[in-house]
Amino acid sequence: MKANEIRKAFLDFFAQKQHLVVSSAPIVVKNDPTLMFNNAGMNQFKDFFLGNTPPTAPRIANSQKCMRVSGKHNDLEEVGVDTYHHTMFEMLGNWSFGDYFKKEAIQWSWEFLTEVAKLPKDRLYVTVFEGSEAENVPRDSESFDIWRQFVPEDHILLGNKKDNFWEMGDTGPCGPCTEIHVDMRPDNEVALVAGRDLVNQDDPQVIEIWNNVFIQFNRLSDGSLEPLPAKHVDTGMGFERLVRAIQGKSSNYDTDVFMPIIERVQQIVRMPYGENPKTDIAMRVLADHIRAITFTICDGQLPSNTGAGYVIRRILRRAVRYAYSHLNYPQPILHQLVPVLVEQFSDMYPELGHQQKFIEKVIFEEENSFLRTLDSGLRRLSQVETYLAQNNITQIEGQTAFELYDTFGFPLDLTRLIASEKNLQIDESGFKVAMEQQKNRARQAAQMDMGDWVVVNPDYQESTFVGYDMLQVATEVLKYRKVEQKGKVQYQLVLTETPFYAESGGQVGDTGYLQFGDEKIGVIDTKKENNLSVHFITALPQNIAQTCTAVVNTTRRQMTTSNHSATHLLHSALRDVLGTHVQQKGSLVHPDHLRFDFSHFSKVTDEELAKIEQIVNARIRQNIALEEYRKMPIQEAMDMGATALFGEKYGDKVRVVIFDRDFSMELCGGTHVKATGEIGFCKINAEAAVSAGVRRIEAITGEKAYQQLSEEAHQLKALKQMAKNPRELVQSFEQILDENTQLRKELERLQMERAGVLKNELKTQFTVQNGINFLAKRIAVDNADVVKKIAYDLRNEVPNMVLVLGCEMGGKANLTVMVSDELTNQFNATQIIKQIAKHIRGGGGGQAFYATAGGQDANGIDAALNEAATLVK
RNA sequence: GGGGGAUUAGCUCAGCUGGCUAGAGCACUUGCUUUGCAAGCAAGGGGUCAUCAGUUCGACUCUGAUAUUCUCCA
Repeated sequence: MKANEIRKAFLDFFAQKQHLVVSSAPIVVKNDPTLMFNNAGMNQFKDFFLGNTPPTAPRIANSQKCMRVSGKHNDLEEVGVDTYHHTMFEMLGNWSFGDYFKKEAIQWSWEFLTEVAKLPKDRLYVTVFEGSEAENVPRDSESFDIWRQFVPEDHILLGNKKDNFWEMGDTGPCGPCTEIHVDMRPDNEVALVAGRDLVNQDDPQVIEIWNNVFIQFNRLSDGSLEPLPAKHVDTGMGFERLVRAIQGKSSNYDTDVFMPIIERVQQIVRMPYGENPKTDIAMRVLADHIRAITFTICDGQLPSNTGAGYVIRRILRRAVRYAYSHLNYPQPILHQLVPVLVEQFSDMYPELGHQQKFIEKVIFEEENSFLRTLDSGLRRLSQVETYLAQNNITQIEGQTAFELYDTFGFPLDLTRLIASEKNLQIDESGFKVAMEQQKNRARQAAQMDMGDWVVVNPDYQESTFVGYDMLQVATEVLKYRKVEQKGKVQYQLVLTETPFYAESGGQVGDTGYLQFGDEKIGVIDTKKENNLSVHFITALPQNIAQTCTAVVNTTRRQMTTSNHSATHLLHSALRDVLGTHVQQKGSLVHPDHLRFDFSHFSKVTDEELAKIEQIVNARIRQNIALEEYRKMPIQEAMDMGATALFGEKYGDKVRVVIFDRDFSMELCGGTHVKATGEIGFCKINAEAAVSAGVRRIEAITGEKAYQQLSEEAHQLKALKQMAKNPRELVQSFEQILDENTQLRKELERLQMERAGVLKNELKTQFTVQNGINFLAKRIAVDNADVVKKIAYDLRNEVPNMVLVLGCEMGGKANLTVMVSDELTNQFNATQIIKQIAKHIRGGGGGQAFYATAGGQDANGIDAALNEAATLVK
C-alpha cells in the first residue's frame, strides 16, 4: 500500500465505526499560551476533554499535522541521526468523548493493525500500566484482560508511569495508556533475542506505533488525582511509522513518504544516498525539516525571531547548516524541495498547492539571510583566529564561541568544524556554562506561578460572550486563579457571561471594570485561553460570590471596532487594486491604529496606495450597513465566497461579516461597526516590508485620523507662513535647503581662507630663541577648528617650532600648544599646556606635539602666554 | 518577556585602550591612455560618523535614553 492509501484506509476504517472524520487543525496553535504547535492529535479536542466546550460528536477520527522539537525523545539535534524521529509528522487518531472505552478501543486497534494493515500478529507487543502506589493508582487490569483475548500473555508487558501513564501537562486530564509496539527485525535476529526484551529499549527496529490513552482522571496542582465523570479515549498512531511497518522498510525515510524528497536532494547535490553515514544524516535532516518548514509556513507562521516563528527559523537553519557543511552545498537548497511536497500532499492538504509560490519565496529569502549571517560569522571567526595565532593560543574560549553563537548566530558545530581544520580546540564546557547562564536569565524573567482554578460557580461550565450586542452586563464569576510573575501578583477570572472581547483574530482584548457592590475592580486586559475569555485583574473583590456588573471601556472599544471594520475594507481594496494573490498574513487591530500584513511580492507604489485609500474612503462614505451572520454553516459561507484565512481552524458554524456582498465578506469573530460611515475616515500612514513576500500597511481611522490631519494642516500652515506663502512650497524648501548647504560650504571656505591669511601673518612673527622658532600670541578667532587648522598648517611650514595660541571663545579661554615633531623630546605640549592652563583656571591635555586647554578665566590668557615664553628660555 | 551586538560616503566595510585635520574597496564625475574581454592611469565630487542628552580642554571612540536592525534564550 502507498502512504496515501494507508492514511485513507485508517480514516475509512473508523468512519465505518460511526466516527466523524475531521480535518487536521493548523500545525501552529493560536489561543493557547501553553502550546506553540500541535504536538498530538488530541490538541484540537482539548476543550472537549477539559469540559469547556461540548464535543461536536461522541466519536471522531482524524489525521493531525504535528510538530515536536523538544521533549523526552525529540531533541531537535537528534532528528535525522536515527531513522524514526521527526519534527513534523502526522498523527492518526480515533477518539471517544464519554462514549466507548477500553474494550472497543483495544479491539478496533487490533482489528485495524491485523486485518486492514495486515501486520504479522506474532510481531506485535502491547504494554499495560503496572500501577503506582505513590500515585495511588492501581494497575490497569481491565486493559490487560481485554488484550488477553487477542494476544498471547507473553506479548503483554507491564509498563511504568513514564511509559504507560499519560498526562497533558502538570495538571489536567490524564490516565493510563496501552501501547502497541512492532518488532521489525529480520527473522534471524528475532530467533536470537525475543522481541519482548527490546520493547521500550530504544531499539530502532522495535518501535512503538500506537498509543491508546484512557483518560479517566484530572490532576490538580497539589498532585492529587480526581476521577472524571466522563471517560474518554485518546489514541495516536505515528503515520510515518505505520507506513514503514506496512511497507516493511527498516527506516521511515525509506518509505514513499520521504524517498521522493531524498531523491530530489540527491539530484541537487549530486551525491548518492545510502553510502556515507554522514551525508545520509544530512539528507534525512533535509527531508524531515523541509516538511516542518513548508507546513508551518503554509499554516500562516512565518520565520521570525520570537515564539513559533523562531522555532521555524531554527529548523530551517539547521537544515541549511547540514547542506552547507556535509553536502558541500553552500547555496539555498530548501526552497527547491517545495514542489516535491506539493506533488505529494496536495490531495490531502490542498492549501499547500495554493500557496506554493509564496512558500518558496519565503524559504528562499530566509535561506539567503542565514547564508549572509554565516558569512559575517566567518569573518568574525577569522578575526578570532588571527588573535589566537598572534598569541600562540590553540583553544577558543567557551565565552568566545558562545559570543559567536549568541550574538552573531554562528552555530557551534560550524565553529567546531572550522576550528578543527585550523587545529584549534573549543572550550565546550565553558560554552555550556555561558549557555546555562543565558537560559537561567531568561527563565527567571519568564517565570510564572499559576495557581489552580478556584471554581466559584459550579452550575456553569461555559462562559458566554455577549459583547457583540452589549457593553455592560450583570454577571457572576465562574472561576478565578492567582498568577504570580516577577513578584507581581495578578488574578485571572472567568465570568459566566461577559461583554469583554478577548484578544483574538488580531483584535486586542477589551479593558474596563467589574462593579462588585461598592467595589470597582479594573480589568486591564482580556485574553482567550482555548475557548474561555480570561479577564486580567490586579486585585480580588471582597466578596467574589456576589453578582457583579461587567462594564467595557466604551470609547476604547469603539475605536478598536472602527479599526477592525476598516481592516476589512482595506483587505478588499487591496485585492481589488493589487490582485487576488493578496492573502492576509497577520493583523493587529488596536484602538489607536491598525496594521495589516499581506502576501505581495513587490513594494506597493504610492499610486496604488492612493488608489487603495481612495476606495476605502469611498466605501466609508457609502455608509454600507453591516450584514452579519453569527452561526452560518461553514459550507454555506464558503459557497457564498466568504474570505477565510489559511492556517485558521474554523468550527462547523461560523460568523460571517459582510459589508456589501460584492465587496467584503469575511469569516471573522471580531467586533464591527453597524455601518461603515461610523469609521469616519481612514488614512494609510505607512507601507513596508515585513519579510520575504509580505508587506505591511499601517493606518488610522476616525478621531485619530482627524487629529493627525488637523495637526498636519496646522504645521503646514505655519511652514507656509514662514516661507512667505510661496506658490510652490516644496520647491521653495528645496531651494532653502540647497542654499543652506552652499552657504555652509562657503562659510567653511572663507574661514579656512581667513585661517590661511592669519597663518601667514603669524608666520612672520616668530622669534628665534636658542635655535627654536617660538611664538606665543593671542588671536581673535572663535572657532576651534580654525585654530586647529592654523596650528597644523604652521607645523608643516615652520621647522623647530614651539607655538602657543590663546583665544577667547564664547567668554571662555582657550589655549593651544603645537610643538614640531623634532622638538618633542625637548618640549612636551601636554606638559606645557598643563602648566600654563592654571592661569585661565582650567585644565587640558593632548599629545606630545599638540595639546589644548580650556578655562573659565579669559583674563588670564596673557599671563599664560607670558609664562609659556619663559619656558622656552 | 530577558540578554548580547550593530548603525561611519550611493553599496560593502576599516577606524585598537578618547587627541594622527574621518579612511579603504566598489560605484559616480572629468581627463588621459587604449579599437574590443567586468581594462589601466590621474584628478575630483560625495559624510549632521542613526537621533538626543551627558562626561571632557577635546567624543566616531566613554555613559545614559530613544529609534531601527541582527542574534541568542524563554
